[in-house]
Amino acid sequence: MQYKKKDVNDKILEAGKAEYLEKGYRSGNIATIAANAGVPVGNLYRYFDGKAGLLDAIVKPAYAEIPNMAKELAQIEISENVSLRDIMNMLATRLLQMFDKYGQEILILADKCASTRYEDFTDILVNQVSELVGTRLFTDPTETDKIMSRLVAKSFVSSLFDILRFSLPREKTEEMLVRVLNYHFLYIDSIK
Amino acid sequence: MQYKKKDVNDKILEAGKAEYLEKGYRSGNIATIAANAGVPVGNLYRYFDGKAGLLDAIVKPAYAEIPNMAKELAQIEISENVSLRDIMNMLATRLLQMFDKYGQEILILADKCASTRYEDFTDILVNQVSELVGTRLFTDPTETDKIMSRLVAKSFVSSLFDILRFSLPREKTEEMLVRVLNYHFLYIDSIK
Amino acid sequence: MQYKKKDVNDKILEAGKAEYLEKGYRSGNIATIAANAGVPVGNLYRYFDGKAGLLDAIVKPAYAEIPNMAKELAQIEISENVSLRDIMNMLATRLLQMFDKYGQEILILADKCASTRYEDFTDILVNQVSELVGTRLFTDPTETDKIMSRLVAKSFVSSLFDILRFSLPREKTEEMLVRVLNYHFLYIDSIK
Amino acid sequence: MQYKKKDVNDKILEAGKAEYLEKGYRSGNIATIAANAGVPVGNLYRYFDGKAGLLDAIVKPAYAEIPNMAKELAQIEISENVSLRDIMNMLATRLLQMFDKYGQEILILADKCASTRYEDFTDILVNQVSELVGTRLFTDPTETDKIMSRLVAKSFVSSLFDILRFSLPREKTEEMLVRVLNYHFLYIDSIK
DNA sequence: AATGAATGAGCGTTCATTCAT
DNA sequence: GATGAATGAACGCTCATTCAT
Repeated sequence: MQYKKKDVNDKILEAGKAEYLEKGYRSGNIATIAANAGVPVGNLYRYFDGKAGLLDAIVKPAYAEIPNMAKELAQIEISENVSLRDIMNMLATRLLQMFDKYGQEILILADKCASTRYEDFTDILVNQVSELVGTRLFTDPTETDKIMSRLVAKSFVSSLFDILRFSLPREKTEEMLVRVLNYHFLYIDSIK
Repeated sequence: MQYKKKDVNDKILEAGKAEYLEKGYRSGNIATIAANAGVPVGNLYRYFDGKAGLLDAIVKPAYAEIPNMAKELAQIEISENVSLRDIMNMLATRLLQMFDKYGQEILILADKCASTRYEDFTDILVNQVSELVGTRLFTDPTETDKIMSRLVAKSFVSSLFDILRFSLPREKTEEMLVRVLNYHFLYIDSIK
Repeated sequence: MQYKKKDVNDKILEAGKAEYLEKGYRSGNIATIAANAGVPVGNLYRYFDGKAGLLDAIVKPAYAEIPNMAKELAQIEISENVSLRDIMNMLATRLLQMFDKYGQEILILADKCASTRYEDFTDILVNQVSELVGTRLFTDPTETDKIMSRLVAKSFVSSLFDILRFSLPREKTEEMLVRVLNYHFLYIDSIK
Repeated sequence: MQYKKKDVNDKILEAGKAEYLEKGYRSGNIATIAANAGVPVGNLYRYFDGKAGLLDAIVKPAYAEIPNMAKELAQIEISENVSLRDIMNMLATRLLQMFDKYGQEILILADKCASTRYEDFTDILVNQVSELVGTRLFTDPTETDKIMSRLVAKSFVSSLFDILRFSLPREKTEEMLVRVLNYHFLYIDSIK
């Protein structure tokens, strides 16, 4: 027999994801998670290192992918003759891969991690996209130009999260992705 | 002298808004609010019905405007020869008026009311805008068309909230509004 | 009215001293302390910073006197023509002053502070006395000489604590002190 | 094969002794004991009746020797022409035998059994020695005489425990014993 | 009416003990 | 008989709310 039973581990993980997704980290209740996992509180602590440790177990792998994505984006950025929409397409495709692996986890990271070390997740993502957008659109951006870049980035990233929230089948998700890319970046030059 | 002093009432309201805006309803602290208002906790309870009652007092008026806006939007919707961008312009202008009156309140309603009866505020707003967008763009919408309408609506509404968050001077806010309207709706037909 | 009522403060302090003295810090129970003080748990936390903070409030002042005593002892040590018994007499007199102020507190420090930052109290005291004894008795101490110095120091210090435990009236305590000093140091040369 | 294996039994006993000696009964951890014994927790409960039962198994034999020692001491006491130092020498020799058999156990009994039924061990020992000392030194003891007898007894007994704590080789332990006996009882008459 | 001390339910966590395999 | 996962009572602590003054 294994030292830790995988199904118990998974049940807690699932219950934790559900709870954090519904209530957020701070308002999430460990007793509720344990109850929904069909496990007594004490046992949950054999599998995870408390409330924070359970969050770690849930979102850390997804959060850890950010630096990798950043590196990839930085490399794409170099070649000048790639359109913003193309870059965003690559970013979106990259995110789609993450979605397959970390769907719920990303949604928790998106806006359920207030007052944790993960609370900057969306900000970091938006910052990177915003940087990309700003550099491509404006050579000498005004204050409102900068804000505009941020709004576009935020809108785009939020839309990606929203697609995820619908839990569509793979091909519909891809279709949505294309439409969202077109919506946000096909006529992006018009915001100048 | 009245039984309840207006300035005390207002100080609590201000401190409450600041606290709920910064920490969110759930994580907001009544003692902190009272302290920042320069009022003893006990007295706060004389002016407002506890943590939930204070939230009511802060956001209810803004929340109550939704049905009014809905009515107005419904009336605009009737005349066919108005473009989506124009409708959204009217909506945005209407929201701008609300912003003048209820800036902070709307930001609290936007995403600081998790696990309260106001948590559906953004959803309701997005639903109405989504309805408008969907009706205008699609005559016989598919599933992804509907989702697309929602995403557009969500993006737009979120962008409006974001503009608000920057607390820009009036004329810059109006400039941003125009740019955001153009960004979201000038080429909206392309998403079909 | 004061912000913190002194009698409540004192009741908690007394209940805390009694509990820590009886059960030790680790086994002492906050709910019991609160109950014995006639105060609800929550209120205890308005007066003291939790279990550890209450211990601090109880023993810190007494613990803080150690460096002062060390300095005084160091000064006495200089003059060669003072007998060990005389030095110990001064030490004991100094301790007697502390006893008047911090009777129970010293008994808590003596052996009820395991796994706290105060757990070295007796050790520090014994070390200082041991150093004094060792220097005076042996010029080139063997291993057993060193151990002997420690045993004498430990015995003496423990005896002082024991006197304290009897809670005798002042003059009897002083009598005991003289007898204990004679017992431990009058024929101390015989241990060489 | 027996139902209970002696080596398993012994390993738990050893781990238990080490844990209780290091942390004390209350703070000692059953899981740690089981882990250090290389035995699953569940099995520990087959060999011993829980935390308290394990303590019983460890210290009961040593604790049970007290009445025997008391009887022996009572017999020695009768003959008038034996000096206190000689009696104590016998006592110490007797204790040394116990040390050989129950070294660690006695150290656990000495001051690691707070809030157990064994917490009076040192007290009982000190009482008996104190009785002996008091009877020999004082014919009509005052209150302070009695206390003095107790302090001497406590000092002596504690010193014996301390010698034990150093875990010296046998001959050094014996040397320490002689020195401690001289220190405590050679000039004991002077305390009158 | 104003004050802030009092209140206690509820939280996250630990760990001696039990029990299914 | 052996195993270690399961169990849940109890702990220290927080904080929205109440209440005596």
